[in-house]
Amino acid sequence: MRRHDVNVYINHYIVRPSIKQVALEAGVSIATVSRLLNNPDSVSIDTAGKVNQAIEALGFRPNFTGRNLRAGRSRTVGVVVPTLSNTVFAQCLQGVELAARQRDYSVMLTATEYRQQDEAAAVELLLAHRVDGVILTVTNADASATLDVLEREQIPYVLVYNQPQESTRPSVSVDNRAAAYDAVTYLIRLGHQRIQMLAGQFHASDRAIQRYHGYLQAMQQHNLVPLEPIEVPRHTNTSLAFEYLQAFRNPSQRPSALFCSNDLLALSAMRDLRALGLRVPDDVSIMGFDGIPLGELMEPTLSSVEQPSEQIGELALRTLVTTIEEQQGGHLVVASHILPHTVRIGGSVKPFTSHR
Amino acid sequence: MRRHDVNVYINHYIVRPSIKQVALEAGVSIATVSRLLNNPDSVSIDTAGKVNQAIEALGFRPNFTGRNLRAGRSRTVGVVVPTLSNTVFAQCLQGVELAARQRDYSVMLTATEYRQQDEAAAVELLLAHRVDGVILTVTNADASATLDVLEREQIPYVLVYNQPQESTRPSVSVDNRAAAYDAVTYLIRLGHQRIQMLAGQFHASDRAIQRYHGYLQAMQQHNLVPLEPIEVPRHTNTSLAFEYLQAFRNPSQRPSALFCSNDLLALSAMRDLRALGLRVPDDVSIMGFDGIPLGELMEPTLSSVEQPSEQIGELALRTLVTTIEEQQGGHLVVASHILPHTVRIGGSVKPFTSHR
DNA sequence: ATGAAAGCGCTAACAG
DNA sequence: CTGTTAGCGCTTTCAT
Repeated sequence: MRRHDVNVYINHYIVRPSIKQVALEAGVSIATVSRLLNNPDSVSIDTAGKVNQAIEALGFRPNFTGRNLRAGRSRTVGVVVPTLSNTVFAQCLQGVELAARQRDYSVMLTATEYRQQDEAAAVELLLAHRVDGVILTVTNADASATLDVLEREQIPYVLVYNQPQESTRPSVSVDNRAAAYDAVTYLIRLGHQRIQMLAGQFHASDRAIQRYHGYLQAMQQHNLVPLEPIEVPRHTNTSLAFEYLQAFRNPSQRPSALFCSNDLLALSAMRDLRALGLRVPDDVSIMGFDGIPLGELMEPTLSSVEQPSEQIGELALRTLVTTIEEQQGGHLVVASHILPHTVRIGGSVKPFTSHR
Repeated sequence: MRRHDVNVYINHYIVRPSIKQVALEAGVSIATVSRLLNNPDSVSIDTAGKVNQAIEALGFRPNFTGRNLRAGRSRTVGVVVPTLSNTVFAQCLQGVELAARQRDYSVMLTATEYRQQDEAAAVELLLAHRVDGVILTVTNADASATLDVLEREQIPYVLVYNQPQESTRPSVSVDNRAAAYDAVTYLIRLGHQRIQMLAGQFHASDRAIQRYHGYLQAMQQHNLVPLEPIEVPRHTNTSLAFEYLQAFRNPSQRPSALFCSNDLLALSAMRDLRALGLRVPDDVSIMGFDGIPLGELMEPTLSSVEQPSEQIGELALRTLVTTIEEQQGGHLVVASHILPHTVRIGGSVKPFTSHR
């Protein structure tokens, strides 16, 4: 009797067949069905036939909830990103998802909108779902209650973008300080002396702080006077960054180059400088950070520190899965991966010339 | 006895406390613990105290796997996007995640990289996880085996970006045809006559086809000769689009305006035209589709059909949750939501002048 | 090679 | 207000 594509209803509700109905249909025990599912070789060839037929007929699909409950594992990883509006996190997530799927892991996603209190809630949710591990970017990796929870609960996790300084926590990132140092040194080599940093709120991103340190180091090492960084609040979607750049109208108030803590900021700055009647790179050179793909599509192309976002995600997932699966074996290895960055040279930066 | 922050180990393995240990610790039955968790008012004030104390002491966290197995629901929705490299999908996902969290739903994510066979696998995975519903963008909403599976299994789903023509399937999108029509009509009003469409592979996106129909309609209605659309393969990351635009060197071969089926393509085209020595908008006007935020940051700003991606995601989630929760009540309402689009006017388009 | 049975964590009758 | 119990779907001994 062939019942393929025929659903079973009870009181209007569709009944999703379980291993139990399959067993009944095939005339075997549920254990046998389970065996076929998990270790096909352990059942005889003709029972296998019967069971497969029943599975087909009923449209059976294993229920991971039951499996996970039993196994105490979920083959699911949680991901916590600050936002998906910033391409870097989307790219990273893309890398995570791809690598996860290759390994038959699923991905549960949460976003925090850069709110530190939401980090905790996000992780709580993931823990309630019993994810096997978490990939996340936090506000401050060196003082994070959220990470402490993860440690205490001994849930494997890997930080992305965060580069913990004082603590030894598994992470995948570029060397933010060194990358910023390289970018600023590049500007200095081109003759720039008045270089200012434009950043989001420092308290919302430890990476921005590390990049600022790289800026400072480059300036000091070349005997240049660091300028006060410009800190703009988030949700400066419109030209609110505008008000922070007003001073630039006065040439003497204006840096010759602006080092931005991320590309979104860099692009906003370019637009707002333009609105102020200033030209990039002629009046101000712009250096970004992240290396988002779109930076290369514009004119002038954006100079930026390129970090391999998709790779970061992929490596984080691989590291996490390794940790999860070794955890069974006992010994945990904490690995901090620093991936190489590149200073991408684009048209938004030009050598400094005094007679401009 | 206070045991907060003290983990319980058995053979090196951490034991995550269950409702059972909490009950033991508090000296009540597991039912009481469950009640406190789900309906705090139904337990006496002092038992509540004891139980809460036990929960605190043990660091208990409810296990959704058990709960879900029992309930037959997961309070989780699955999302299937073609890719996260395209900002529109990331934005949409952002909208979904935000709205989901507000309603205490979790999000499980999968990507297909525009491979139709991966759509099926993605949905299978989500179904195995017993998600309560699915939000997805498919290659072709009118002939999708994946959607048929969803229908047959009676899993609530909502399409995003897809705008089914022949079938009546729940969806949230703009009116692609009308939007394209509006964009092209705008170009025509500006005096353009040789308008060509630049698209990704049509077979990979029903939206692109609908937009092409809008293009055709606008051209025909204004008695203009439609040009053969240019179809570029995906993963034209570098300047492969280049080869498709070579003909543009010859002014007589060149349209005065290019209507692109998405913004990524539009930006790539702008770059490649530039590389060809052509100026935008002076030599060729460019109209995009999607209205990605970055389009407004560049110079010239990108003219584009703006669709409210984050809203699309949010509304899809809301619709989905409504469906999920009404499903209990029986009657299903299939709703197709068409959200308003806007032709965003930017500097990449200028009126056509013959003496250029 | 197969079956019987226990139990993962939880909720919902049901009984008191 | 609280306890007892069954069972959601599955895997895994332990027998046979």
